[in-house]
Amino acid sequence: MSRYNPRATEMKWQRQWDEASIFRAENTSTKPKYYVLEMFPYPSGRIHMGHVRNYTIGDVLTRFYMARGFNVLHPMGWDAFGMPAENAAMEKGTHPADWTYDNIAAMRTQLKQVGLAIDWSREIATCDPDYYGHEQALFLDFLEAGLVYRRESWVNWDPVDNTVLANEQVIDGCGWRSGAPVERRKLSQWFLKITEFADDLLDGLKLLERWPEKVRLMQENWIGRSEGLRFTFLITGRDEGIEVYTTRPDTIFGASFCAIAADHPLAARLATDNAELTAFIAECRRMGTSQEALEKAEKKGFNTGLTVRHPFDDTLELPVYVANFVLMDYGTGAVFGCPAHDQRDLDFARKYNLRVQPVVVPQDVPVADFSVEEEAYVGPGRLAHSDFLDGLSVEEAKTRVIDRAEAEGWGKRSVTFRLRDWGVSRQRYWGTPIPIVHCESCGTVPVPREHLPLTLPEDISFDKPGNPLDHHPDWKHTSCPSCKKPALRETDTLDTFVDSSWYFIRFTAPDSSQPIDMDAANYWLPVDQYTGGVEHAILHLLYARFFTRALQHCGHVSLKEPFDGLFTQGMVNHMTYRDEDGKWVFPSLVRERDNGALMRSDTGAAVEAGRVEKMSKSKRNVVDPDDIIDQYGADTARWFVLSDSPPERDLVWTETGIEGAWRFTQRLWRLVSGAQGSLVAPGTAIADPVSEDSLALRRVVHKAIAGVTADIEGLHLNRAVARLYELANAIGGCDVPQINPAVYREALESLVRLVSPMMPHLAEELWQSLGHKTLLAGADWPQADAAMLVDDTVTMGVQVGGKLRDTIVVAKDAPREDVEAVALASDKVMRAIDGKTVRKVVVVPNRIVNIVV
RNA sequence: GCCCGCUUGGCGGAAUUGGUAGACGCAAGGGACUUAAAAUCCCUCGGCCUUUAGGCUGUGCCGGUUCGAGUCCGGCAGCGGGCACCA
Repeated sequence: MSRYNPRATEMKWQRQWDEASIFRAENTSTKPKYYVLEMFPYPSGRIHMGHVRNYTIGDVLTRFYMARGFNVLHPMGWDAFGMPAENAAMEKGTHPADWTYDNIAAMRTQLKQVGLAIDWSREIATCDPDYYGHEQALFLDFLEAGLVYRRESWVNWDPVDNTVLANEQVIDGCGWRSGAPVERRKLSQWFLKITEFADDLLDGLKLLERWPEKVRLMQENWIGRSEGLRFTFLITGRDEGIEVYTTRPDTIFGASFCAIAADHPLAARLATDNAELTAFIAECRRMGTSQEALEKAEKKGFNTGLTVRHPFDDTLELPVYVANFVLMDYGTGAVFGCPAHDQRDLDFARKYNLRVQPVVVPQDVPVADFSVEEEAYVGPGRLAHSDFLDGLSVEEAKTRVIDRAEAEGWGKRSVTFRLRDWGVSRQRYWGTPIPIVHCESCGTVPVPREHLPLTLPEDISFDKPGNPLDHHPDWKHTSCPSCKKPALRETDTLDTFVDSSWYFIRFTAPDSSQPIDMDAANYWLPVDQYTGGVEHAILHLLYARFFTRALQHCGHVSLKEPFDGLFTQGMVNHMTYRDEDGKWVFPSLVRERDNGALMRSDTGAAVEAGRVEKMSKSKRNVVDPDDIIDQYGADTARWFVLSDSPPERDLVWTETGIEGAWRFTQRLWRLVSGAQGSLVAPGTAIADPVSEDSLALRRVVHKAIAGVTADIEGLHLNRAVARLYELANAIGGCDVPQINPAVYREALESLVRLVSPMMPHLAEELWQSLGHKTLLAGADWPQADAAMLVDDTVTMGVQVGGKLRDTIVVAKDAPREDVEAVALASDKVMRAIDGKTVRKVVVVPNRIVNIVV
């Protein structure tokens, strides 16, 4: 028999699907909708196995829900702005746009070879002026709605490259490209008010039942809501105070110092005539970027000489320090330190010989016996040495202090979030230009909407350090839209996370003249199943949730949670190899010698296998999807990435694994296409009654249908694969002449249809070989016959004293007494009982019998 | 440091609400076919003992609940992930 030739076959069906526009989603339909989406790729140049896995998972769902009668939207686009394009421009001199569009073209071709059921008519690229022009309009909407503002904030500044660095570009305190020590600088930046929605984003998490618990928890921690007291310490001898925030107002009587951040305005004022303090503040600022690890451990402070008065005790004065561990961005930028009940404060107090007064004592310890030495006590207990709080629990004491502070007017109950507003300004070329003009007389003026899209200039140069938009000869020079006088454009561009915060909405109406077609958005959203890597658990997913709320606020959509179901898939890993020189070796170059040792196929040098790690270019443990598809075809690659490992866990790519998948591909081909001679015409009804063998086969088939269906719905794709192996084994093990031909056809057709979401090309080919004239991609999903799912008999285990001794076959739902009788009649069971008294017999219907002796 | 998750054969992994542990795949070993190889097919495959039959033991470790625990509870260890001077 001929072998299956994937290359020709796959191309043939891809063309047919394309010609039939079978994956095109309609914005109006009588069918229920289902929106499948995988996180869109950055066009880095070539797809990798992680992409293949990600998009195959989504593709299985797409084809499955299509077959189940849904109107399915499964689009693809490109997260096309970002730094790699600029890096390529600097290194190779290619224009970012050319580099990006070339990469998109290459990756589109590759993705098409995977045979994905994608509606390519909706393809978008975020670097397309049509897309980012609409994004600019949304930015202006947000501005009008008061969700955008501008303020100064600190950035990592590379003084050689004249550019702002992202945190990951700062390596050991130095710029990744220039190697120059990074400075902290204050720049005016645009912010989106995500904190406005902090409570709502937190509350919304509870309703996201189809999200992984882990991701919800990570977002919850990221938002970091806390409740506490905000109050002002009066500075002794001055007519001003220091506002502090605390979540432990109950420990107020244990306070022994007040600490303010290095960036606190008071610190700045005190530093004007204090060189030592100036030096200390400078040291704190360096800390953030440079010697983090070194300094992290040590709590340092600078005694300002000021003191503040304790709110409950006029006689008590607390010293005021500038401390390196207090953050200006959180709370009020100032705290009171209670060393006995906070480890950080304790370390600080020990260093500067400050009072350590325990005020919370564990329940079972006498107050007099309790002291704190090197470890702060943070557990529950009752209050002591605390005046009117003595004897109260921590919770009671918190409430009492806050109530009193509010009654006396010097403090307020306050909710604080760790979450900060989203800084979206980037000092780069390859991003969405921020549609703002800076005018000396009018201030910041929005670019009029009729001038959108505000496009990037094409004639730019990366010869000079810094932002090309900034030193472009004329781009930034314009006139003020308001007063018409000469003015300057904003030269910052938007964070690329903005681009990815609404692309899933644009997919619903990619050609709309408005940023969002509300009808289309409301029809398709929310995304029913969103799939991507867990590395986007916080930022991308939180920004998209915020963005959707902001769009709702501005009247663009009528929902606030964009993703109903979220699935985070695992990474694709591979064994690493090194040669004698310690150089990483590509797996495709590794060969096995006869004695089992590994060698390089090109040089013959010995190779040593290392750990299994995430596929990465730097370690060269990558397998190129193109090579795999060339050699085995897309179906085999798809099958392999779906088999064995549950999709949420890491997958280890192995050469033997892909070989196994390839063998199964061939086996299916032989099993189905080899049956042609013995088949009845398509659609032949199964005449009752059928033989025992035929009935048994039908039962297996229908159980497989039910099982695979449930597995795909539950995203247990590896289990679905295992069931399909079982079904193929069962069909292959049949004595074909003994099987009713219509039953055999049903078995083969079911197998082909169940396999089709995973191996769509092969399934299509086999469907045709079974005599069908229409595309399988448009066919219905098989229905399990409930009557075939129940057996007449069940096999039950029989335990004696909890140990399995025998299994018995009894009628399904047989009466308890009958089951007991059969169980007790078993030789093996009698031997195990061995004359002991039977105290009790537990019978769990259709499951197990346990005889207690 | 805090929070979360995981731990089942040589390997990846199955196992409804607690109910026959190891489905399915990979690897390994043996056999058939073949001049030979590839491909394919058949058999074995957690460990220990045993002639068959069978017995004992076994889901990271210790303990508990239960007629019955991979599954539930308490403690411990190891691995992985997230966050981190967040007051």
